[in-house]
Amino acid sequence: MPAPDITVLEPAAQRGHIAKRVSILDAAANVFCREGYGGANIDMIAAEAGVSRQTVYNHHGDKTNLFVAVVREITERTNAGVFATLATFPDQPRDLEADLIDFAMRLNRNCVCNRDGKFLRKLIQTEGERYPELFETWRTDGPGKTWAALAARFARLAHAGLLEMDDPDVAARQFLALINADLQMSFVLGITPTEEELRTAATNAVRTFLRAYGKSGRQPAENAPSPPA
Amino acid sequence: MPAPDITVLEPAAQRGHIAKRVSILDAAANVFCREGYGGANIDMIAAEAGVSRQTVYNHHGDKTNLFVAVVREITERTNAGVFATLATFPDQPRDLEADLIDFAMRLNRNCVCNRDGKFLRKLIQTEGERYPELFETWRTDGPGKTWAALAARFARLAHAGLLEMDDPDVAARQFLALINADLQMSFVLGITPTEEELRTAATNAVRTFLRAYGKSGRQPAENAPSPPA
DNA sequence: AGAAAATTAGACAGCCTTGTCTAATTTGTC
DNA sequence: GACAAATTAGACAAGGCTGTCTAATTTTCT
Repeated sequence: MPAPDITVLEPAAQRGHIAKRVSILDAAANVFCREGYGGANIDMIAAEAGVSRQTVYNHHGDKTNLFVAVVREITERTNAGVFATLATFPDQPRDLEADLIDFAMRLNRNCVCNRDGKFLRKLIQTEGERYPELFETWRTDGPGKTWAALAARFARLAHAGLLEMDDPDVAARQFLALINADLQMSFVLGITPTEEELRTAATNAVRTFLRAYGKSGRQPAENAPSPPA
Repeated sequence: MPAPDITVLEPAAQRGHIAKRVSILDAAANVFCREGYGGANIDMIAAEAGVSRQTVYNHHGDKTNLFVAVVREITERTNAGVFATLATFPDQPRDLEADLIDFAMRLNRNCVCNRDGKFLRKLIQTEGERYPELFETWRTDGPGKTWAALAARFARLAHAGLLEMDDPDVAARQFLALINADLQMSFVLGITPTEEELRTAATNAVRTFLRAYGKSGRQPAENAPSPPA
């Protein structure tokens, strides 16, 4: 009874109810992610949620339903996170390189390297072909719009004379590919990169990106004792 | 007593025997790739191999064994393929851009977009954490050596004055990341890219790579009506 | 306190899968 | 053709998982 409000809007005994609901969803996400759909079983999920098996069925019907609910939730949360991060893009950069590096770090840290990112990578890889409709909203609302939005930001920077590029869509995809280049091995091993690895990866990526698309002539090469100008 | 050989080198009635063996391995690879380890069952594999279930057990013992055999075979084949392709790197390029584009296409076509590449991506994603030792030989003999070998080639080109880079290892990883940038969506959807998509992806990647690392000043931008020199 | 709703443990049937076994059949060699 | 090995279909037990059901218990609201 944490909130004995007077004009109760909430149905009734739903405080602990929804607590259990999210607990189940959360546990299910972990187990599905760890074991895959086929390898996951309801008892594991119930145990990890601290709930009886029957309660799982009460809340979500059957296994397929539960899986769909998990995918939907994580998809929505991930897409929201991506766009929140996209909103921090340096539209009016003070130091373009530094600002892009920070942006790249935020993108990797908040959207790619967290639990949800890992889950989606894995699930889409394993079940994406079998249940394409399941991930359709992810596909259209996620990468599709992400690329377009990022491309628009780059186009604006180019229009402002800070970048020079032919096709902003290609540049956006390449930016995303570059910021993950150094993290591939971590992804494969399931390791969460340290903050330092994140910074190194972002720095390498942005330097190369700016060497290719920066306006101010070729950068003097990352940290090398390059020839004088 | 499987070999009552006199002077026989080949065990005996092994002609059709080994035929079935590879047939089983091949079918198992397909089924494991499609269904994952947990979702695959021996009957599917036997049916797809055109063989009775018992024969599968005769050849490979149990399911785990079969899986290990499949992973080992595909790992070896893939690593061999990667190094064969790596051997076609343009060490003495006539037209650096064109030659790198062709090389990138070969890499993608022969190592990344084929069935084995797809299988490994999927399997490593799903089972890599659970059975790390299974993919250890892949990890050490595959990406580890690939990156080093590619980095060495780039370093040689840089030494020859054709490229300008600070860290060849970073450049190698970025090259591999870039040539896949445009294919991410196909990977997710499980689609095999067309030859034309392959060429576009390789062209975009190599042009950006050379804008960043090419020696001959900044390239005039992909296919844009850029300002005159 | 008392009533209504939610939760729990446990049992249960039905289904699928693995791995073994057997008896009949095919294949390949001498 | 005869013999040995491999293969086959089918049955089979053991075990796991899903989803349902029930009766007892706890939680929550009035």
